[in-house]
Amino acid sequence: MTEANGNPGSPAGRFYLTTPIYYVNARPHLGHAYSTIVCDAVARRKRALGIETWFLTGTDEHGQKIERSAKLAGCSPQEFADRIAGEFRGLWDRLELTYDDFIRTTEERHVRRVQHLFATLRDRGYIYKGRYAGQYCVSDEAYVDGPPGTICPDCGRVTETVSEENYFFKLSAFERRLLEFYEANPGFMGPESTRREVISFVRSGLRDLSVSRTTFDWGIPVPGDERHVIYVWLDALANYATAIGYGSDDPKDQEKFRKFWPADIHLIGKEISRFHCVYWPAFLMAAGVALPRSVRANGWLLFDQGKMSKSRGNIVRAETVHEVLGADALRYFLLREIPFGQDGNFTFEALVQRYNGDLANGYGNLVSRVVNMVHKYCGGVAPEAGAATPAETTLRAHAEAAIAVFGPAFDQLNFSEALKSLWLLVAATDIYLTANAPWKKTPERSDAEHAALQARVLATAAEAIRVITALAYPILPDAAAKVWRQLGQGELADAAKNGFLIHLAWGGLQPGTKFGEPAPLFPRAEKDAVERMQKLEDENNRTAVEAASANGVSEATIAPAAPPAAAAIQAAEAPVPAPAAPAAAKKATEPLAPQASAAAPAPAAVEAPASVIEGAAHITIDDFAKVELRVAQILVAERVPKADKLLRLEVDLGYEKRQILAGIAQHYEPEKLIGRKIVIVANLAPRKMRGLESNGMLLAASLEGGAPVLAGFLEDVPLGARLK
RNA sequence: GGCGGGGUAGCUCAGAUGGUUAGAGCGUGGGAUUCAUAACCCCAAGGUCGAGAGUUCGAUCCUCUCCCCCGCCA
Repeated sequence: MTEANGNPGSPAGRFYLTTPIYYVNARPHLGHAYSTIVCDAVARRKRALGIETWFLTGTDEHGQKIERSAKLAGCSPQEFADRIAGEFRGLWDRLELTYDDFIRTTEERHVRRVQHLFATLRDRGYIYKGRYAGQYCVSDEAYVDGPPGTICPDCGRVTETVSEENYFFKLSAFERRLLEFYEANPGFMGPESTRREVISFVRSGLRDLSVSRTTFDWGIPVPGDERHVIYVWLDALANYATAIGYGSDDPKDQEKFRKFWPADIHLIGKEISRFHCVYWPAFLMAAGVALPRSVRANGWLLFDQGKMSKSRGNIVRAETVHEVLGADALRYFLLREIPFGQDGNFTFEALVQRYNGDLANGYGNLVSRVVNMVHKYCGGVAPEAGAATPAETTLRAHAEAAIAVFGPAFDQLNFSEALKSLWLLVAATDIYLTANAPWKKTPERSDAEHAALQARVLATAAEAIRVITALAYPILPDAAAKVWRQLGQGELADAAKNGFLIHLAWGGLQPGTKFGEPAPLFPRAEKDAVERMQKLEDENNRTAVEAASANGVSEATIAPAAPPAAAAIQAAEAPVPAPAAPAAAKKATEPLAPQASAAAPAPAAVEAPASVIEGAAHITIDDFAKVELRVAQILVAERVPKADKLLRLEVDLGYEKRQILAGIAQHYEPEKLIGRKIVIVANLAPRKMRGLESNGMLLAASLEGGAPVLAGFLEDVPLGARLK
């Protein structure tokens, strides 16, 4: 079972790890790439350690949202899913990610096996038919507690009263067993914050879970009762098992399942911890299948737009970084900059800084100087080190420390620590070179002595580089392969297949080895790199807006006017849309909605004018046309608990009602606002504040001291009228 | 509202069962150097460790109160 130290690992020399399967409602972005890259790095290291590894990723393609998006795009749900799934797979291929299988939940193999799972759960008495009567949030496809008229706690929209026949899973039966399991397997979920949250969630009591829907068709039919489709989370979670053969009749599949199950790591985004740490284990317990060894949640990538940028989409695509700095740079940044499990800021500036500092000036330059010197002073052949002096002994000790520290840190997913320790060796090697200056012939040394020194120092430095490169390979596969050739070690990909990391130790570089030609690894990024990446994103956003309006692909990818401060995307999209999965469902549709902003400017309306003055930049009529200003009438206004500036408003646009939050509570009595007609920005990206989602922003003049005055009209205007 | 996490140098973060001058990397300033990708090496400046009170010989680290941020509460 899971080791107590939280170090996930299969005892059997086999390793199975998974990414979330990504919901095809939005195009892939850096957040998706993050989770997948982490898994790729882990998979590469495991293979290089001679461990038989299976790395699964894929896409989650069912659910009402896909059905709707497809309709908007004017195609079938399957065609729609095919297209987006193709984009995901294409991106992973361009990034050279080494997944072993890519599962799609619409594949026949998955559909049949999920039905098998459902039938198994039913046969074992854990699924029963019941009737749900209560509140339902149409937007989130989620059931909500409370009396009629209750606001959806997740999206803030008004719920509807429904009564529906459903199949239910006896989740309540697993409360105790889950808690015992967590207790017995402290390494099962991580990081610690996730673990605590999940446990406190289960302790607060589990109720049975509705696991079917009759309100839409785009899903896997319940076997024997095809009016129902299986709850998307049950469908999606099952992928981890179905992809390696669970539920198949084919003996080969069964063998594979026996071989790789249970999974060693389900890597997920932290927002879907509950589904992976509560529902999934419960489903498996109920089905009599072993539980995964660990679930590890990564944090979100936060994008700080900075105040200088004009409204721009806050999405960043992996392609952009790939194009300008290369895939290795992206991999290195994500794993080095962000302590795994925590949220991390992504900025082009930080990326370029890391790239130049660690990769170009650090590792790349070190390789360059040493390989060049070997060619210059040693005829391009690895020299014989000779007897070690204290300087060599010290460097060797650094290298051995790096080997000792890197592996365990990496295997516990502390990539940042692992890399930090490895770069200590880069620095130590630079210092060693400078101290021994093999390029400098001093008068007191004879020619022979000088040649011996050059041989000793360059052999030692090259050996240090060999160690660095071997360890860095899972994170910098492309650069490592180049260096491997420069060191005359042949093809690293082949070495990796042969488990070369198992035997990594100081002293592997054979004297006489012919070095390859020096070639730049990480050319220094010029100062325009940041602008180039920003420009690529801007261009992409522009086309995305156009494309989206034409084909209905998620509004999420459009990224309208970014909120003034930081915005976040979730790192790993939920495998799923979803009924009864409000949080994830919402996030899946709105991956770019600001989630976690340190500077969440609740009163965006109040702040906007100020920033316009500061910015003082001109915009074109096209820019203005992107902003959808409309007349709305306030239906409900109330204070948000614990927020002294924030009012929660429900406004009527004529064609729809929605909730917006405004930071005007200190200047307006909520009661006096009801019925008032105001102007709102109707197409602002949804933003969550104080747990409530704001779908727009009201306009107000900002007076000295920040007091707002709401915009209004002297004549009567119809609701929903657009301001142009 | 309940529970949990957090607020440490310009930036990203580390750390201390409470004890002389609180650390790293990056960035900045100065110096040195030329094998190397204007890189590498050396030195330096920068912090009332969120605010206040308490316990203590002594608190940034413990206690209490408060402020702010974040997450979970199906």
